[in-house]
Amino acid sequence: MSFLQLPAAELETTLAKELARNPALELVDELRCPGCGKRLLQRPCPTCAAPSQTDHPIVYLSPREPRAYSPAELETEYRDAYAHVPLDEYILRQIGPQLTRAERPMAAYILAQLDEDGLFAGSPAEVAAAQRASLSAVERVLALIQHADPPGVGARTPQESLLVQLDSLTDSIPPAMLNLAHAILQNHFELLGKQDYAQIARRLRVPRSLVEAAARFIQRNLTPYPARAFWGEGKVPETEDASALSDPDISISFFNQSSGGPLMVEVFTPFSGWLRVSPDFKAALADCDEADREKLSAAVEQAALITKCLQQRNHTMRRLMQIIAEEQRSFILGGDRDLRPLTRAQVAKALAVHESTISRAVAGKSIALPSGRIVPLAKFFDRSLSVRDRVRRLVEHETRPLTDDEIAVALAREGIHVARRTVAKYRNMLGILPANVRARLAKTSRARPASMPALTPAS
DNA sequence: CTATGGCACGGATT
DNA sequence: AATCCGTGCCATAG
Repeated sequence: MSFLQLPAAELETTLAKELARNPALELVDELRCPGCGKRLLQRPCPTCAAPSQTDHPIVYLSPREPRAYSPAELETEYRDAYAHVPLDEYILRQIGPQLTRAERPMAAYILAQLDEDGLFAGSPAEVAAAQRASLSAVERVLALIQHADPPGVGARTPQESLLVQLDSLTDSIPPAMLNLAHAILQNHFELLGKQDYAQIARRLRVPRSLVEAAARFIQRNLTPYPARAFWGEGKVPETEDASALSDPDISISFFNQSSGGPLMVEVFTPFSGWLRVSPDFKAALADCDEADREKLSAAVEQAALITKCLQQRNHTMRRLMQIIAEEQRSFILGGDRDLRPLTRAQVAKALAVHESTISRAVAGKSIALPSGRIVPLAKFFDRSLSVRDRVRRLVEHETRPLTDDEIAVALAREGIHVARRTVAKYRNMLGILPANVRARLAKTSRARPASMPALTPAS
């Protein structure tokens, strides 16, 4: 009965359906700002009216209009635009320019045979025969496909796919890790599947912890089913990326683009107008057949309920964002490290509503920050985000690999007291390897140890 | 002996 | 009521 838990996109379809079905429901499109002509759901117009002298954020409702996207958003926007395109077509668009006229049907033929995971079940020889092309030509096309966007797509086996994906990461991971992961995937794939790390370690003559680190890396960053990560529907339901791809439900920007000023929060609503019970319909109710009256008044009742629910949703969302924008201003302007611990319960208390109300309001929503980043609204309630960010920074700036204990001590100096065990958990979440492994990696990837200055100061 | 990960417990949060 | 989170204890690798 309540619309609160629905993100704007779903609310839009729900309301559109109701609007079509119920004649008593009417969409009024008449509120426009006399100053700027912008459509408004609420006065005063936040763009034209002077902001209050305080720093308080201005929260208002805004119709979902096409937004101007910052460069940072363009990439996700691109993904989104193509999200509904079938995989084969998506790939064909990328490699199309590099294909000759003769290669085009070959590519289409191959792409049609990709299974739902993005793997290619057929053999190049078979394709060559069917297309009356040379084997080398087929392989050239296949290679092009394999280097197209969902990395690893078009590989014949999960193993091959993983190797291709690994290659695409060459520049962003330490060479030692790259080599190790490559060796494991190439030569010990079955053992990896069985998680027999000890055996792999023995054969490669590498410490077991390193093998485990590499296995974790593979598990975290590569997928045997390349198409799923990008196209799988519902299989990866609640990742941060999933919500980041869609349009936000809320946007925070600077009032009048003047950075440093008050914040402007827009809660998007599906329509540029407002819903009400049609007065004409109500008038018609007065003089109509007795038989129809029952049905018509039911429709009116239903329509009234919907407008009420919608108002309630808007009201709650605005009050919620008011609190968040005030409380987390520094996080909105700064970065992860500035997030203050804030619980749904606190907000519920401040707004005098039930906790579950806040949970519903936050669930599934995403928000665009002034920086252009789109993040889940739930991020404002992440208790440990700022601490994790500090851990990341500490490791990034370390001169020698810090152990979890040392990190814990360093954090304590910043006034954050967490147990060593907790640091380990955060480190894992961040995908940072243990200190001893980092030390090893640094050592083995160093070309010549001699070129390295002594880094342990005599004490 | 030290550093780290797994398990599980209790308290907070949803 | 179910889930999440920080933490202590213990086993294990190096």
